[in-house]
Amino acid sequence: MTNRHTNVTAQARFGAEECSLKEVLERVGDKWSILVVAALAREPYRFRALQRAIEGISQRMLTLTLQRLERDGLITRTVLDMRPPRVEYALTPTGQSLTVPLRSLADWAEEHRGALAESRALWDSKRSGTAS
Amino acid sequence: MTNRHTNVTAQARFGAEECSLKEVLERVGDKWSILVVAALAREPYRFRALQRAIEGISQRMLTLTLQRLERDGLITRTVLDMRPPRVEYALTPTGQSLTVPLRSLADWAEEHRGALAESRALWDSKRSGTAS
DNA sequence: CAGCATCCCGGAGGATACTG
DNA sequence: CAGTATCCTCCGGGATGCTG
Repeated sequence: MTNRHTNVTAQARFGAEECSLKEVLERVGDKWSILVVAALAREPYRFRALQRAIEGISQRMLTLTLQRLERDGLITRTVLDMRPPRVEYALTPTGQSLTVPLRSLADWAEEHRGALAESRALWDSKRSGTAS
Repeated sequence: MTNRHTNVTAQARFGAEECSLKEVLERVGDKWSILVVAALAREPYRFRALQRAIEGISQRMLTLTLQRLERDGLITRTVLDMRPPRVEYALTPTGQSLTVPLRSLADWAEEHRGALAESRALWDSKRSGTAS
């Protein structure tokens, strides 16, 4: 376990975490999970409301995503028995804590979306202008 | 544009960003992209070295991922012409900036991986113990 | 409303072989 | 070494229909 490169600067220092990062990404790293957590970060939602809030998610994917998140202890599922039946989903403390790094990601996204689009456009134009 | 719920606390405030978040997630939100960026956050890598560093990535996916990241202006591709040929990949400033939110995500992953596994195990055991 | 079961398709992504 | 091209598989995920 001798570290191979000592030029580890402040912003770097990914390393051993990388594997756990990979691990966790395979669980909550998909688009729908993140969007569900982001939605629930605002307020608890019922099933249908959540589906409407998320825009583009299918009923199937919402069900699956919610089940996984509940399984991972990130959200709670509460059945209010009444007619018609209502089920509320909310973040657990762990789920709450995830919203913090998610926020920085969202901020980054907000800040750099323009740059990405620009770079992409540039790259694409270079591509088509291959000749001459 | 009257906001529907005024109980917006500090940690919440996802909202309009959500769409840009979704957008960006579709670009750099996949496992391989994140792992590549994390790797390059340590130091520049050559193609093969990167493939060895990442563990589990196929040659094809590495190529594709690198191309997309370059297209999005997150990494640079530098061809050193020598024999045998060497190509170095490194983060651009924008790419560097992504490592910041990535770090908080990695930290979160590190901190909560145990909790996730635990919750999952619990949930699973409940499942098998459906009866009684 | 909340949710499961089915069918089905497109594309993500691995394995392999070839090139400069 | 650093890729490109091809083939093939698997499963993410949409559409639809049925239950409680």
